[in-house]
Order: sequence, then C-alpha cells, then structure tokens
Amino acid sequence: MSPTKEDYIKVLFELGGRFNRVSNKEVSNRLDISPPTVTEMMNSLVKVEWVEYTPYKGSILTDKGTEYAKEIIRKHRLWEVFLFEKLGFDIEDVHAEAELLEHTTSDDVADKLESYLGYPEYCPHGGAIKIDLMDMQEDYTFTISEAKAGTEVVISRIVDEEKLLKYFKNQHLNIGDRITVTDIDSSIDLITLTAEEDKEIQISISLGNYLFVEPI
Amino acid sequence: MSPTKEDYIKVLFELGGRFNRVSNKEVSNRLDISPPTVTEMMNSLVKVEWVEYTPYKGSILTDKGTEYAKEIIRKHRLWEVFLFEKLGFDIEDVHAEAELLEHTTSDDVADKLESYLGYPEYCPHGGAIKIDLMDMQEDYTFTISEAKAGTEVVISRIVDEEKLLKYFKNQHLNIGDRITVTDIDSSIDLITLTAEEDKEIQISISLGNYLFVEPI
DNA sequence: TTTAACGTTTAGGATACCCTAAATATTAAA
DNA sequence: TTTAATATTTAGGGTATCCTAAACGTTAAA
Repeated sequence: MSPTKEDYIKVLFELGGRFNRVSNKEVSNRLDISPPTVTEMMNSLVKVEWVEYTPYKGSILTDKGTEYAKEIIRKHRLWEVFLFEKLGFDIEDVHAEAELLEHTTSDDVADKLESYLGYPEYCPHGGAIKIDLMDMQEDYTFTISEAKAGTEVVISRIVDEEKLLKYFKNQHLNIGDRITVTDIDSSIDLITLTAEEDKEIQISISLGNYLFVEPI
Repeated sequence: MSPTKEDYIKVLFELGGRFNRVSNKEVSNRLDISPPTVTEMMNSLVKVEWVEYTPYKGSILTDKGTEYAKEIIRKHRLWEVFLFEKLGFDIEDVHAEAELLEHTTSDDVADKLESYLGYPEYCPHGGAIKIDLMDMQEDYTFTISEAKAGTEVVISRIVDEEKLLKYFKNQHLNIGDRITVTDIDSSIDLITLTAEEDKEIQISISLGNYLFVEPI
C-alpha cells in the first residue's frame, strides 16, 4: 500500500492501536497532519480493512492492519541496524533514514537483509525486530511511568522519535542503564530516579511514557 | 523531488536526452504512461528547470536535470551492487529492487554505502557508478549495433531492463564476453556475431542498441 | 501536393492526499 | 445540568499524477 497509509498504521501501532482506541487528535499530532485529513484517511483505512473506526471514538487496528504495521516496523528496524552497524551512522540519524527506506523495501530484501545482519534481535533503540518478539517485548516491559516507586529496572527501549532520543540522551538515560525509580508523583507529573553513582535524574511522567524498562 | 519526476528524468537520460531531443512517444513507451500524461509532465519538468521542451519536438535535459539523473542512477547502481554482492540476490532481480530504493536514498546514505562497498566502479550490469565515469563510459563504449563488421569487442554493459537482461542471458551474451562482429545487415535488421568457441549468435540491430561494447 | 498515418496536445475527468473555515459532537467544568 | 472547552466532522478547495476521447500538427507516401 502507499507510504502514506503505511505511516498511518505504523503510528496507530505505536500509539497502542492494537488494544485501545486511538483518537484522531493523537494521530494528527504525531504525523503533523490536520485533523480533517486524519478523519478522511481513517475512512480510507477502513475500506482496506486495516482499521476499525467509530466516528468521534477513534481507531483500532484490525489483525490485518497489525500484521502490516509490524512488517513495516520490522523493515524500519532492520535498516536502522544496517545503517548503524554497517554504514556507521550516528544512532540519532538512523531513524530518519530508515523512515524513508522502510516504504520501498520488499519482503525479499527485508529477509535477505535480516540474514545478512545475522538475525539481530533489537534495533539500536532497543526495539524488537522479530514479529513475535515485538509482542513479547510488550508483555515483559513497561514504561518507566508505570513503574512502582522503589523498583530497580533496566532501560530496554526508547521510542524512536528524534527529539525524544535527544532528550533522554541529554538526561543521561540510555539503553542498558540500570536505574532505580525513587519516587513517582502524579500530582506534579514528576518521576525521580537514581542512576549510576547515585546521580539523581528527574523527568516528567508524560515523557516517561516513551521510556520502556524491564524489571531486574 | 518526487519519485515520479525522478523516473522521468532517469528515462530521458537513458534515452540520450543529454544530447538529442527525446520524443514523448519514447518516454511514454518506456514508462508505460499515456502520451498526454507525458506532455503534462514535461511541462512540469520545464518549470523545475530539469528539461527544455519544444512542443511536438521533444525534450532535452538541462545541466541541472542531467546532474540529478546521474545522482539517481548512481544510487540505483550502488544498491544493485549491495543487493548482488552482499545480500546475494540474483543479477536478474537487483534492478527491480534498486528501482524502488533509489528514490528514498539520501545523499548521505549513498555516500556511506559507496564507501562500505569499497567504491565499486561498476554495477552488476556494467554501468559506471562514479558520476564522471558515467560520461567516460559513454565516450569509450558504443552499442554493438554501431560496431563495424569484423571488429572484436568485449561486452561491457547491458541496459538494465529485466526483459533485456533475460534476453541477452538466453542468447549467451554476458558482460565480459569477447565477441567478434561478423556481419551487420541493416536491410534485414540483423547482426551476426561469433562468440567463444566459434559459436554463432544472431540478434536484431534494434536489440543490439541495448548491448554496449568496447573495442579490444 | 494532397492525404493518410502517426505523434502530440487539449479537454474533461478520476483518485490520493493535503488544507482551512465552519458546523457539530463530546466531555469536563462550573 | 448548563456551559465552555476541546475534539471531530463536513464543506469546499488545491496539487500531483494518472486516464480516455477528440482535436490538431507533422511527416512521409502516393
């Protein structure tokens, strides 16, 4: 299907569209596309049976849509590994390039690329590459905003959006880091963590939704 | 610019649009797009200054258009090398895949890919990859249809169009083969060649236009 | 040189995506 | 529960790319 449609279902997937309704507003914000255009596209995605849509209520991915989204995300992550490991790109730059290449990658190229890369498990941002691993990763990890105060966790994945990557990097929060969630205060939207060497870091709960961790 | 426009200037380049006017008919046939659409697109390419167009007479690439076409062809050929050498694709299949990837490849990715591949000189079909080599290749090679009877030549390049590749492969004509042009008869559109082990091969002059050779 | 064949353009339309402005529905606050 | 804020949709447009049918130019054969 068209790159445009692929972008929409990818975003739906990333916003949890397998299990929850995703509002047009969220999609509109994420893709920086006007709300009316999103409404229009959702109706078009319903026609190809990738999405179930209830006006005013939002969209949910169908099984078909979910499969397709996963395939694109797999291609995206494979290119990220290639660009990072083989071509020597900076980790911050691979996302934008993969974003382009993913839409013109046949299944055949993806399979051969995966083999060439040695069947990597994760992309440079910690996202699972194998289709079934994507689900498992969802089951075993949670965002730091969902953690309970006092738990010790390892950062396993950062939602790969350029600005977020830059933000967490600047906060010295990287994949593989062990951190302890000291305090979560929803009243003031703040999470307090302790990282290596007892350094204290504070981030907002809303931004914490983009930082996935797993318990130790 | 858009993938569509890129396809048009690539075809103009391949049809000799740097030096001769290319008719809309030729473009229409090559891209399998209706003549009116080609007329329309040519006008649009004039607007971005990639093409000079005289109604009813045809198009010529501007310097700007030529540069752009070369960049895309370079990306195309780099991907072909990658797909063939690294991913193990069959030579017949690389063209179609490269056709897709070339449009979503940034200059940065192309440069790093070129370096990763060790700065290859030619794509698997014998096409030059470096921009200046592309011109040189034009100067030193000619199509077998332009050869004089009696000359001995080496096949250096086959225009990479799937059907043509298949055709020449079936005729046992491959890049690197030494052949002798025995006879060229324009009255019946036929070229007779002698290949290894004195095997005789006959092809039409029109198809010979897609087989580039260089003198020994 | 007149005409037939063929290439090209004009006219009129379709679809995919995108937009703004205005109307409408939903939800949260008063 | 009424209102105000916010999300969503409808209405009306715009551009890029494609198409067919019909009109028009060019060229080469008769």
